[in-house]
Formats: sequence, structure tokens, C-alpha cells
Amino acid sequence: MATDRESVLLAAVGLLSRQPTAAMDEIARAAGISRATLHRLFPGREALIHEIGTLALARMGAALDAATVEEGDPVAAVRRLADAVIPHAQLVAFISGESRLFDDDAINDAWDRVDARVAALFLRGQQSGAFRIELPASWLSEAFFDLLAGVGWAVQDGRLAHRESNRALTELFLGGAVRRD
Amino acid sequence: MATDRESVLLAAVGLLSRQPTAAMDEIARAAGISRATLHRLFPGREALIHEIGTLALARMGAALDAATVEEGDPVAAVRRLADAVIPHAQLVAFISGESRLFDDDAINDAWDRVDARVAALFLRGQQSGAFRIELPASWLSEAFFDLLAGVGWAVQDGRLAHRESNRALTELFLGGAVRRD
Amino acid sequence: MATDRESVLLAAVGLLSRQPTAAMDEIARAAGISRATLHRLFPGREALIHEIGTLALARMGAALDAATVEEGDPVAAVRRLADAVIPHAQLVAFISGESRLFDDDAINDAWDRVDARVAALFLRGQQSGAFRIELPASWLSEAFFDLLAGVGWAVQDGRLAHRESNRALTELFLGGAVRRD
Amino acid sequence: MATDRESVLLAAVGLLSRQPTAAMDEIARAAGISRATLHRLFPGREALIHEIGTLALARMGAALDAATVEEGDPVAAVRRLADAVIPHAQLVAFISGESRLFDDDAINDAWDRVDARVAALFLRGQQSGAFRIELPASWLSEAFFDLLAGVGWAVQDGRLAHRESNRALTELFLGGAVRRD
DNA sequence: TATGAATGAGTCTTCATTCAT
DNA sequence: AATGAATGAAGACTCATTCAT
Repeated sequence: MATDRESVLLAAVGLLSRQPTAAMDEIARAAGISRATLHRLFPGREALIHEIGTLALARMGAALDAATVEEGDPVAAVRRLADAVIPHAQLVAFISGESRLFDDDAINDAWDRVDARVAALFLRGQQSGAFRIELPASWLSEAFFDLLAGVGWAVQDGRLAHRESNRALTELFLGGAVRRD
Repeated sequence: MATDRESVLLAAVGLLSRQPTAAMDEIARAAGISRATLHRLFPGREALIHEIGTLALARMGAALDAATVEEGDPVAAVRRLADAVIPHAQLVAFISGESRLFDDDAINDAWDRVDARVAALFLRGQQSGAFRIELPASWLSEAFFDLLAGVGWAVQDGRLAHRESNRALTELFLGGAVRRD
Repeated sequence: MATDRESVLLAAVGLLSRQPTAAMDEIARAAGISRATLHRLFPGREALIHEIGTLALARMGAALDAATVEEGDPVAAVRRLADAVIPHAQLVAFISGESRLFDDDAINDAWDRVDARVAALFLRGQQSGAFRIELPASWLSEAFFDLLAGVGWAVQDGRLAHRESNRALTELFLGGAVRRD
Repeated sequence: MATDRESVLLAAVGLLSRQPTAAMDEIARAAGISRATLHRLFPGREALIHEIGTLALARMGAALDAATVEEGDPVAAVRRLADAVIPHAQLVAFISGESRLFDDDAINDAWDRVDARVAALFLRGQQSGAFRIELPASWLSEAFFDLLAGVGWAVQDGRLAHRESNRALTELFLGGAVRRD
């Protein structure tokens, strides 16, 4: 079925994000290939996880670039970021939620840099008066990823329609649950 | 040292939430007891996980009761709930994040009931005009737990001070990131 | 490069005698051919080993014939045998040292017949008074092969010059280590 | 059955010296323990091989000491060495014959030192006029081990009686196959 | 209650082998 | 003839669990 590396990685993420202890066996089955082929494509479980992290970081970096988060109105930038990153919510959720699976310093450092770009966006927004200053920018960044991951899970499990996901994320994150007139 | 069941469970949660594949060996060491004692206290890994789930549900249920979420102003009820549940954020994060570890239907059903109580709170709040109606109550409920889990991790990892955790959760969840005059 | 069966066999012996667990991959590389070609030439690892044995036996039989070990002075016959067999020391070492690799009865039986011809030579020599009778002829035969294999290894590893190998074998085997006036 | 480390090692040697590719499975069965226990006693195949080497070197060193090979008549010293080492012929055969299995430099260096002590004995004997000078001392040393290994195999396979083994080794090695009046 | 020995049941990984290109 | 993809079978290794001390 899925014989190219990337589709195997996506199948692996789909499984590992729900079941971090999944055996290579199950991952291979989920990808529609045999265990041995999985091991040929990725020599060892660690290598597989590493490549998932690399892919997730690449997607995340591309999304940050595409959203030009360093420019323009911070609130609009958050909306653009959500647009760009939601298609990869599952991947990003994996790396942010299961970051403890990565022994690899290269991955963790790269993730820190991504995180810093997002935190910088919120800091910029706080300085411009767009975002509330009572909450640390780092927490805003982390919360954004928490909700992004939540959206990813909810969509995958069918609890949230795909086309609602963007609004669910941005409306709640930006505006909160409380109604304003 | 920690010979009573509950402290062992808490130690296990602390380890398993960062390292879901941790061996019984390591769990025992983390709890300061021997493997054999761990096995005597909980007959098998599955039983251990099951009891963690049971404990988490009990704490969550107690928190919902203590917060009297079915009564009074919905926004105030959410604040009371956050107060009551944040001390158990780690436990709740475990059961909500790793819910697929539980084959046990009893646990999953009980969790659904807990979830329903929270969703009912938001539904009530939407009907009373307190919460925004653009977002499904079920998503509000899920997002609340996502942020609660995020707060739990951030506190455990030292990224968020304990006494800030309540405000970080409720302010963001209720009010969103955008500043109002 | 080495596309004829025999040179492949010799390359395989060279590798397998140092590294009995060598993978087919490595054998192919050592022979300068591809895995697929190796598999075409010899259908399976077992077949390869079998053919090595066959080749070794053929060489050994030819050496016994060429040395006319059944005729003439036994001591001279041993010298002729050493002459004839030393060029194939590596092959013979393989089959005598790794004989348990051969499940094949045909190989083992043929090896027994070869062994018997050598033992017969020593028996004849003992009866003619040329060889000592304190030592069983079968042990003389076995010891001869042990030393032959040792010479083969020593030459291959460069611990013994090629042109000394014959003397090293025959002098020690026939005359022993102790000096006579 | 054999639950102490040493008897497991000896069982492993017995198997590995005939079948260097034997699986851990078979080794465990030969030792009368389960695979898992074998892995607990020796963490990995490499560790097992390493410990065999260590044991063999210890035995060999003790034999060299016990035989006081550095003192007295060289021929008598060889006889004492044979006496002391024949009970461990199998172990010594393993390390001398399968030395390529040892990646470990510590083992190989230690073996070189053992080998050097034996070669020194022969060199001393050549200088004293006891041993023939036509043959390099290093070859005498190597040939001694070749025959020792051969004796070990022959005894194990029942081709040579245990009480004949010493004579078979020393008589052939010292005196050669040719009869003297 | 703790410790260490022991093992069945997996899991990870490699290899020989085949096939399509 | 060579290369790379693919896999069943097998080997190495780990772990949860039990028992004896």
C-alpha cells in the first residue's frame, strides 16, 4: 500500500499519537507493509521516531514561514498560523505532546526554536497591546499547541468536523469561552 | 517508603505520564518499593493502570461534586472546578491523554460520564447566555481538559509556577488571548 | 569480477573460515558479485556450503591420487601428500574444522573415505616399521589434518611464509619438535 | 540444571566449538536453562563469548604458572604444560581456534601474551639445544595449540580415550610420527 | 517486605530469499 | 548481470510475572 517513506510516517503518527507503546508490528500493519520492510525503510524504532520528528518540524517550520508570523497584525498572524498548521495538527501534536519520546537533542533543540518563534509572536502581540499581558507569552504558546493537539485528536476521532477545526481553535484560543455582547 | 497504595499510584502516574513504556521495574523504583511489593499491591501492570484510572475518576468526580458545577453561575462554576481539579491535573491529564491505554470499558464509560457532566455545564452556560454558542459544548469540554493537562505538564516541568496555574487555565480558557480594554 | 563458480567458492571459503556467520551479502561482496548473482549461481546458502565441501573433497581426492599414497615408502608418501595438499590447505581446513556445518551425509561419508585413505597410509607405515606404533593411526591422520589446517591459517594470516609451509608441516609432523644430533 | 555461571560457560563452549553459529536458544538448551536466564546471566551473546574467553585465558594462565614453563628442562616443561592444559583443551581450543570471534582487544592482547609465553618456552629450548632450530619458535607454539585443540576434539567426540590424550599430544609433538629405533 | 533466580511471552531486528526493473 | 524493494522465517533480546529465600 503505502510504500513511500512519508505515507509510512503518517500512518505511524496516526497510530503512535494514540498509542505510544504500539509495537513495530502494529505500525507496519497500519502502514500496510511488513515488519521487515518497515525496518528497511527506518532502521530501528528510534530512527522511525526521529524521522517523524524531523517531518513534523519541517511542516511546522514551513507553516510558520507561510503564515509570515513575524509580520503584520499579531491576531491575524495567529489566524494565518492556525490555517497553515491545522492540516498537520496530528504531526505537530505528536512532537509537542510526546516530546519526551525524543532522546535526540537535535530534535529537541529544533523544537525549542519553533516554540520560540511562536512565543515571540505572542510577545510581539503583548507589546503591541493585542494580547493580554497577564498571561506569560510562553504559556500562550504552549496553550496554543495544547489546543492544536486537541483539535487534531478530536478531528481524527470524529468528534469535530474538519471544517470546524480552524474556528474551534482560533475562536476559543483568541476569544475564550465567555460570551461578549 | 511509600507503602500505601495511593502514593504508589501517584508515583506511577508521575513516571508513566512522561514515559508510557516505563517498565514495572522503574515504576517500583520510582515509588521507592521493590518489584515484588509492587506486584503484591497491584496484581499485574493492567491492574495498576486500572487503579490509576479509578483514582483519577474518583478525584475528578469529587472535584465536580465539590465545585457544585450543576449549580449557580456557570462562569463561577468553571472557576470553582478549576480550583478543585488543578491539584489533580496530572492524574486527569493521564486519563484524558492516555485514555487509549484503558481497554477497560468500565473506566471509559465512567470517563464519558465525567465528560458529560462537564459538557452539561457548558451547555447550561450556553443556554443561560454565559458561554458562546458558536463553539460546541463538547469541544469546550474537551478544550478545558486539554488546557488542564497542559497546565499539569507545565507545572510538573517547571515551566509554570504552581500558584499561577489556576489563573493560567481559567483566564485563557474563559477570556482568550486577545486583550479587551 | 569472479563470475565462475570456483572463484566464488574460494572467496566464500576465505571469508567463511574466518567468519562462519558471514551473511550472504558479505560473501557476495567478497566474491565481487551481486547478491542476486550469488543466488543464481548457488540456490541458497546450504547449496553454497555443499559445493564448498564438494570442491574440497575433490581437491583432497586429487591430491591423494597425485601423491600415490598407496604406494612406495610411507614417509616419502607423506611428503608427496603434503606437497600436493598444501595449496588447498584452506579448503581442507574448512572441511575438517567446520565439518559440523555439513548436515549433508554425502559430504560426511566422502570425508570419512578420504580420512580412511590417510589413516591407511599411516597404518601401512606402522606395519612397515616406518611410523611409531605407540600412536593410533587414526590419531596420526587426524593430527596431520590439524597441522595442515594450522599451516593454512598461519599462511593466510601471514604468520608463516608460503614457501616455508611445506617444511613446517612435514618436519614437525614427521620429526617432532625435539632435536636429534 | 547448571545454574552457576561456569557450568553454563562450559556447556556453551562444548556447543560453540563444534557449531560456532549456534543460536542462543541452543546454547541455553545445552546448559539446561531457559533463553531468558541465559540472557540474565550473560547480557548478550557478545558478553557470553567474552566471558568464555576470559575463562579460557584464566585457565591457560594458571596452567602456564602451574607448569612453571619458565624453568627447568624445556622438554620436561612441555610435558608439564601438556599435563596442566589438557583438562582445559576444549576451552583453549575455542579461544585459539575461534579467535576471530573475539572483537575484544583485551582478550586478543591477553591471548597474545599467553602465546608469547609459550613461544618463549620454545625459543629457550632452541637456544639450549633441546628443540630443533629449523622451525620457528612461533610455529612450534602455534602447532602445539593446533594439536592441543585436535586432542580436545578427538576426546570430546570419543575418537581418543581421555587417558591417552596426554601421550598422543606430547609424543607426536615432541617426537614426530617417524619411528626411531 | 525485599531480593534474586527463573522463565513464558512477547518485541525488536536481521537475514536469506524472491521478484521486478 | 545488477540493483533495490519486499517479506517470511528466525534469531537476539526484554519484560512482566512468579517463586523461594
